[in-house]
Formats: sequence, C-alpha cells, structure tokens
Amino acid sequence: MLDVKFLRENLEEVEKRLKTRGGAVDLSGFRELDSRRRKLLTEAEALRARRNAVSEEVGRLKREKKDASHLVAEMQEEGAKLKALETEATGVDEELNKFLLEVPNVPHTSVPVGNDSTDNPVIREWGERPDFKFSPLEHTDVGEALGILDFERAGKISGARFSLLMGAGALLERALINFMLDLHTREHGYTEVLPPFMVKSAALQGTGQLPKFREDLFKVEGSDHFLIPTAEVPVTNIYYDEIIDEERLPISYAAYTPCFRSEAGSYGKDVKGLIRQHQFEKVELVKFSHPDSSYDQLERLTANAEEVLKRLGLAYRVVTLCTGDMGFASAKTYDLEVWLPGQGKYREISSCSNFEDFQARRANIRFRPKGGKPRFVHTLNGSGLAVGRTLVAILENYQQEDGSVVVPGALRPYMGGLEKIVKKS
RNA sequence: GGAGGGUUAGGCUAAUGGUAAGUCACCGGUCUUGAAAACCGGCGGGCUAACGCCCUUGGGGGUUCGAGUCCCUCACCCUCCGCCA
Repeated sequence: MLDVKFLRENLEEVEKRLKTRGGAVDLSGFRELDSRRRKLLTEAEALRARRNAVSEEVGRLKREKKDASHLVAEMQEEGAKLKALETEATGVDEELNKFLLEVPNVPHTSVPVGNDSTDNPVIREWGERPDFKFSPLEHTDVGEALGILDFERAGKISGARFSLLMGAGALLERALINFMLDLHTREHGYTEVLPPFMVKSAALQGTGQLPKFREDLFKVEGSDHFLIPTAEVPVTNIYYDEIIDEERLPISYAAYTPCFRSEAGSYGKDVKGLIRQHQFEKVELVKFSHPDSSYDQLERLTANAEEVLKRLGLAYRVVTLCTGDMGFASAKTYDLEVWLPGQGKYREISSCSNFEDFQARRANIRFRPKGGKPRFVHTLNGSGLAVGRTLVAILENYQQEDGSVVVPGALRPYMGGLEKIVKKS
C-alpha cells in the first residue's frame, strides 16, 4: 500500500510511473475521495470536541447536584447528527482503503521501463551450458523413463497439474530441500523457519495477494483459511502488527514449504511436466531490512539464491524485471533463469524482490529508530530456490545418453552417496 | 465439544459509568572531568504554521449526555474435562 500523504503530494508523478507497469491505472478518483474524507473527518471531529466538552460539563453539574437536563436534551439531538456523519465518514474511509489496496507499488527508479518479459535486460550470466552428443530430452521423458516421475497416476489421484515423485525422484526432491536450507542457514546467516501452510486473509492482505488476486488462491471451505501460495506470506507476516528493535535488523529467514496455486488463467501454459503445478515445493528467503540498506540486502539475497545454482553446477542468467513485468507489490525484482537443455530455453527458477515499505504498511511492520518514532521496515524475499524446477533442471542438465542422470556432487551427501540415478529393473 | 479465566500503548500493570493513572525499558535535557544517581521532559496514530483538537483499552455492534467499565457478537490466549496424531 502506498502512503496516502506521499500519494497526495506526488499524484501526477506516481500515476506516470504506475502507467509504465501497463494495465489500467486510474488514480483519478483519489483526489475527490481524499478531500471528501478529510472534510468529513474535520466536521466529525468538531462535533466530537463539542460533545466531549458538554459531557464533561454534564458530569460536573451532576456532581454538584445541579440540573443538566437542557444540555442532555441538546446532546441527544447532536448525537444523531454525529452518528450520521460518522457513518458517512466510515463509508468514505472504507472506499479509500479499498482503492489503495488495489494500487500497485511504484517501481524503483533503477527499474528499466518496458512492456513484458522480452524487455527484461540480462544483467549477468553464469556457467557453461552442457554440450550434448545426443539430443537432450525434456525432464518429463527423462523422469518417466527412469520411473521416478508419474503424471498419469497423479492425475488419477488429484487431476491435472499434480505430480508423483517415486523412489530416487522423491529422494532427490528431499535432498534439494535439505541442501538449500543447510546452505542458507549455515553459510548465509538465515534462520530456519517452518511456518503454517494455511493462513488467514489478513496475512494475505499484508503481503498483497488479497484483495486483488483471490482467484489465484486455494481457499479452505467454511473457514477464513487459504493454502499458502508461497512461504512469503506466513514468514513476512511473522511480525504483523509489531515493532522490531532496530538492532535486530536485518532479520533473515529461510523457510521450506509446499506452495499451492490455482493457476487460474494459465490454461494451456506449461501443461506438461513439473514447471507449473498446483502444488510445488519451495525454499524461500525473507528479509526484514532497515530502509537505508534494503537495496544492498536485495543484492545479497539474490547472490544467496544464485549460490544454490552455482553449487549445483547449473548455468543460469539474471534478469531485471522491467516495469511491465513486475509483480503487484514489488519495487524491484531480479529473476534467476536456469538453462533447460530439454526445452532449449532459460526458465525462471527464482524471483528476488524488494517491496520497500509496501507490505510493511499493509501488515503494519515497523521498527523503532534510536530515540525516534516507529517507521516501516522494508521487506524482501526471493526463492532460494523453487525446488520442483530445480529438479527439472537437474534431470535435463545431468541426463546421460543411456537415460541415467548423474547426481551433482553437492547433493550426494544428501542422497546416501548416490552418484547416478538409473532405471530400476 | 463442555466449564471457567483472560486480552489496556514496546514490556508489566491500575482505573465506584465522568473522559486512560503508574511503572520498567528507551530517547532528550539539567547536573558531572566522565558515568551513575537524582530531577525535568518525551516515549500509539491523525489534523494544524502554532495554540490546540480528534482518535486509540483484541475486532464489530448496542445502551448512555458520556463506555476500558454495562449488554450482544466474533476472534485469539490460558486452565481443567472429553476426544485425538
């Protein structure tokens, strides 16, 4: 959510910059709503001030055993006026709030202007793409041939966009989770968190998924619970409505969770394989930062996610999302894209964002500067990494001509020393 | 599921229906060579150039001239019982 005062004072500039995100941005209603709200507030406050003064006078008269009935009668009338005014003010307030909750974050000045993913500049590349002496298969073919991936049977159980990992496939997934968590907690200074996998709507509003993106979520029937679309939601909301001691910043958390997404509107996209699922596993990195250093923290967080790919020996590139491709709540986002030889493309495997105070304002997460008033923190997060897609990358990059898959060295300690996944006879 | 107790500002804690008192921590100041102590001030949010004014006692609603306090409702926490991995 944007700061009302900031919006009031910079409306034209904000509108101009939000337009670069593409889509419909209409802030024209703001001025009217804001001034109506302020006018009603002033009127109601004046009435309340009078009521408070008169009530005090009534109390004084009663204590002195004097008659106060004329004042009481007067206030009974005034009370009705005040109530009407308050009802109207509450209405306008709700309208303004509803409006503000749907306004996206303002892109940082360093974000390139562009329309879509084709305008995202590549800022660095790492690693060698493997050179195959044969035509590399997609991960679905590799996995199904090895008997470690089963989409048919997953379909019987849960329908489309679900998967079944068997044997070495399930072990590989578990190894990746443990490897990533160990790397971030032991070497990058993150504290491990295992949060709830269901959250209430207030938490989703805090991080920005609600109210605008309800259709992307799975909701539990008959209660105010949603399945988390990412660990960002429960982990960022750990400090919902809290004031954090300044000395504790930055706070860095790493969390493994499954993620659940309805993928509404993505029909026909990535229908095959593990790339786009209703349920997938992810290790997420979340930071709470002092506003002065949040962009340094974004660089560090991104580097921490990249380290996973480096240790696994997977070629990747880093792109800066242009204004038209950024998420709703983000001020700046880097995507990590891993090379998938089976598809012959780079595919997103991590998305690292600085939300500045956009989420902190919604979730009321503040810190107290030395001797000063509480200020909003900056929140950041990034995948470190999407586990399912990492498994895809391993199957495609480490596949052998005989159909086996070599286990990257970094993962072998997590797989009982297994060096190669082969078909079980 | 049943019974009882609870939720007040960063923490802790008070307030016969009369307009949120105190305390600890923290910040600033006076004093001091420096520090501590002591004393003074500040320490939830909004509006205002300022003086001030308004809001804030878990959420929502009601009664009342006036609600932390009374009533209704919801949420969460604690204790006990039942069920349960």
